[in-house]
Amino acid sequence: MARRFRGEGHHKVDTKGRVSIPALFRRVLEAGDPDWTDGLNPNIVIVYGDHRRKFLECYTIEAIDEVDAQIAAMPRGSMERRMLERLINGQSFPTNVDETGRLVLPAKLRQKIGLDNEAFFIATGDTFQIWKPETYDEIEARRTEAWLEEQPDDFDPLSLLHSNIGG
Amino acid sequence: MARRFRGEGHHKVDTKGRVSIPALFRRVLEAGDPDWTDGLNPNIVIVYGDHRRKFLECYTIEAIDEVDAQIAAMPRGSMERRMLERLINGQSFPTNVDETGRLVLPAKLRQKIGLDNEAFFIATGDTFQIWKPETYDEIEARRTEAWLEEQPDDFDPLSLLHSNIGG
DNA sequence: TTGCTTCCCATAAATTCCCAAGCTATCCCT
DNA sequence: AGGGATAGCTTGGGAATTTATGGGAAGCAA
Repeated sequence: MARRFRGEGHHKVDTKGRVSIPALFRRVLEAGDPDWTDGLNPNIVIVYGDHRRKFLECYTIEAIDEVDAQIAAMPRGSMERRMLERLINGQSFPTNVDETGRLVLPAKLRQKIGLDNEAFFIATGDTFQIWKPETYDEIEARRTEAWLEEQPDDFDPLSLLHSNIGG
Repeated sequence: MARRFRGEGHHKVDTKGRVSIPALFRRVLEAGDPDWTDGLNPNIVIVYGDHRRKFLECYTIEAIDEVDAQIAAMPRGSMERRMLERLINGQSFPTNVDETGRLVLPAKLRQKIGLDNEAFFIATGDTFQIWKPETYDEIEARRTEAWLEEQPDDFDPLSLLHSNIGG
């Protein structure tokens, strides 16, 4: 299994759309870019998807290559392939980390997810997502919270795995 | 079954967040890191979880890999998987033991569990936990209290001995 | 021109690296 | 068995780097 993103964090977004990437994520981006060598800035692909998607999903080169390969393996002309090409190939933006470890998000992308002066980063395995903090809180955290409320007070998330053992 | 953590202990936390790991735990961390060889510093993953969790849970690489694999095996998009990705991938921090056997806990993690100048370590099988000593005592005390509540009003602790005689 | 984008430079705070001292438990040799 | 030598554990301190963030000016494009 390739190196995985872990962790979360809030970072300032300046008027130019520049935002620091959590340092730990940078190490994974570097490791996931075949062209990267010490001193270079890793390349990355940001998938923004359709208008309903309220966050940006960031892929390492290796991760997006894998996705592309899977799409390429689908029957040409099938609806599924068409859609994926549209959403993954079309609605994405290749860029790279800059000298100081920042990402520059074009105005278009910032507007799409309503990003203004702060961004929330969260790891999701082999990608990480960028949210407007308020949106995240409203949509995701609320959902998580509601779900957690239903769990016992000393709930251990890992208990979910047990039911899956051997399954 | 992999080597298990055993025991407990208190250690100083300095202003930089550095804290010694109980020496016995280090042997387990080393054994549980596939990349480790003599002379290297073992990698580990600290899961801090949601805001209600008042301790840090430390995993060996092997242990966390196993968890990741199980999560990856769950249906994409299911609530359980989402939650686990959020709590395990998102709310965790990969790091490694340093040259002198210490862990460096970032300010964010220390604040989350209220850690100031001392930490309490306790083994929990294939992971170990780090607590602010007072919090641990309180929770344990409360648990004891809760248990006492269930006993008859005139409960005498010594009565416990009786049921144990000859046992 | 009016906005974006790119580059280059700057700085304060946080984090890592390097080195060290006081102890304790162990080992080895006489 | 005694005594010194060795090794590992815990805890500190200062210096060197890395991060996170901001600003100005040159380059482009509508």
